[in-house]
Amino acid sequence: MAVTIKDVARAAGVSASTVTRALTLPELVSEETRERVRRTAESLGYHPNRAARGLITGRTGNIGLVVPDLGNPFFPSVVKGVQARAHEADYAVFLADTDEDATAEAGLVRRLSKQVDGIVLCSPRMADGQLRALAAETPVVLINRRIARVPSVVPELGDAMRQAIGHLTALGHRRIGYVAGPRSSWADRERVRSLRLVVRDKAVELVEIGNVTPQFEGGVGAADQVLAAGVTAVIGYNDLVSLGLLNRFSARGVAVPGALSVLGFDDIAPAAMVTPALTSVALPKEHAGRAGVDLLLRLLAEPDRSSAIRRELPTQLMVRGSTGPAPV
Amino acid sequence: MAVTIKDVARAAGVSASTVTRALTLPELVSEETRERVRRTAESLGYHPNRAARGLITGRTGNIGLVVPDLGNPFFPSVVKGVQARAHEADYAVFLADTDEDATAEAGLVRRLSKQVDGIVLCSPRMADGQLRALAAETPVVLINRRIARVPSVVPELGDAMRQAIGHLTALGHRRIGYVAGPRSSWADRERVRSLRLVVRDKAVELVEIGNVTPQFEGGVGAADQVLAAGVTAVIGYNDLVSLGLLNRFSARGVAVPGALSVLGFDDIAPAAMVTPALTSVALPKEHAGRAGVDLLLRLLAEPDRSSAIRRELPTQLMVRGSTGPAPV
DNA sequence: TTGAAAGCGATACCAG
DNA sequence: CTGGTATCGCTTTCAA
Repeated sequence: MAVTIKDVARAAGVSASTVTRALTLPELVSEETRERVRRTAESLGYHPNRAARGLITGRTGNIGLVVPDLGNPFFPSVVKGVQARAHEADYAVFLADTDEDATAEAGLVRRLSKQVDGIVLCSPRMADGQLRALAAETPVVLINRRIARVPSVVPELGDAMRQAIGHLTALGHRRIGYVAGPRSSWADRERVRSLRLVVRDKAVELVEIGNVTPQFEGGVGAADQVLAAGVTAVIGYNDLVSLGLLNRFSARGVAVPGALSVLGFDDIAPAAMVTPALTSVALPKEHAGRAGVDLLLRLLAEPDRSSAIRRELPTQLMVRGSTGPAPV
Repeated sequence: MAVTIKDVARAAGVSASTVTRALTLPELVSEETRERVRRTAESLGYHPNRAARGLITGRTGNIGLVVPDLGNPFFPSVVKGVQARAHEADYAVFLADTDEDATAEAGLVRRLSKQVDGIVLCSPRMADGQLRALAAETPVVLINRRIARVPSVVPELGDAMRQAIGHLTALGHRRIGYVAGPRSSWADRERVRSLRLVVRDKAVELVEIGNVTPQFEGGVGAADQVLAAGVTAVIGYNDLVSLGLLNRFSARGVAVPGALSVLGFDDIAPAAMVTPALTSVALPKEHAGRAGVDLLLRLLAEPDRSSAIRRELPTQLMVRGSTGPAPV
């Protein structure tokens, strides 16, 4: 059996109450007993049972993290950020992967919510209404999704788009394709909106191409349509899609960036591994994870006036080999 | 406040004890009350507080999972497997990423161990002694590491090596390089051992090259040494290293597989995204995660006679574009 | 078949 | 500054 507070109390010749105080409210205890208690606790290898503590304090010291698919390198990065920040704050992390399944998501969240103080939802698939209902009963922070009155962390997408389009137009591209992601995803809707906005007052023609799954295969599948669209540059919904495009272009012998420039979003690790390397707009990942936890902690500290917290994190264009001057 | 067992008891007109029984030991309760209790519990949206339950039963319903680096796509796959299997068994998963830090690992594990029933340690960096000590006080399952008397899940590495070398020799390669991973890692020692064994009775010369970090950069950094070694094929410690090799070879204009064949281990997703795609021996990932949880559950069910459980999971060579006939 | 009471480990409150 | 006691939500004897 593990060593409990009673063991420490007995060994130190004090009551359990005093042990608690010595360990968590040092100023309420004489220096002498405090030190004695601490030493005995140390020597016995005592660590408070967090579950028991949570029972009475109402705080578990855990946070929940829900991600749609660890298979996309974007999410492990976010998880790392959440992990790191949570541990700094002495919180442990419950992880759940929903496998892109919006239905499972709700159930998982429900189950988690009992054992955590709050939940970080990463790119949730859930419907607006459900999400808002959930936020009403449990502290929730959204990553990569924005909903009125729910705290969230999102990238500065307008900026990201300006960088992307600015880069391509500077290279002379005037007819640019966009391979759209899942129609149901907030991120895709935002990207499209933002893209149209940025393109409006430039002499640029935007060609939107089908909706694909946000994966490598999605890009591979859309590549031929892109070629048929007669664009000189193409932007993928995310890096996975863009890597799929690159792969298929290479297979078809299309020169990148000679004949066609390719750009993605996220800046996941594989983007820098392929040849030519993929130019990508880096969206916050670890940073987003950390910020998400920060928001959650603040929310836990002052539940009332912080429900409207929203953070926009900066993005950064990473220029690599897959983009170049438009062919003449 | 959440709905507790008392709320259900009151609403159903029975005692708390009866509610517990109706829900967890149905045969001890008359069918009539059982149904009534269940219905009220349902309608009130009651879910037992697992922390409180754990306090008395000594079971938390949680398992811990420790991985060295979510940045390597290998580990998110394992995590997915653990997740999936754990949820099937109604367990929740605590995740910790140690950032390849062996010191942090021990601390993290200690903290976890208080709130979980057992721990799955993925490719632990920890020293043998520490690991065995840990296993003595907490149920532990090792993934990708083998230690006497500690349950573990490992790949059939001998087989993996035979497939790798068999493939390359069939293609005519006689002088093969191996770019070694971290000297401190069990996986690398095993790979080397296995490799030497397989090579012994073949007419193959093995050239071992430096120790590198198990990452893309490690491969990039070792590539020039590989070229200088005058081999016709090279095997990287893992796919990340091999992808680094490919990348640098491409930058130096070395034709793959024309001048040099490249092979890796793991079969992570990016291996199929690059051009030429990386030939790789697929090691169990999700499968390993699932198996790890299975072992842990068995260990929890019958602590005594299962301490020697060990599972070896099959591997599979994935032939892709990065390997071809040896140059003449 | 059911209820009352004890207790898991820790903390909060109230006396002293 | 310290100890005793109630309590968190639940399960498990022990009686009835």
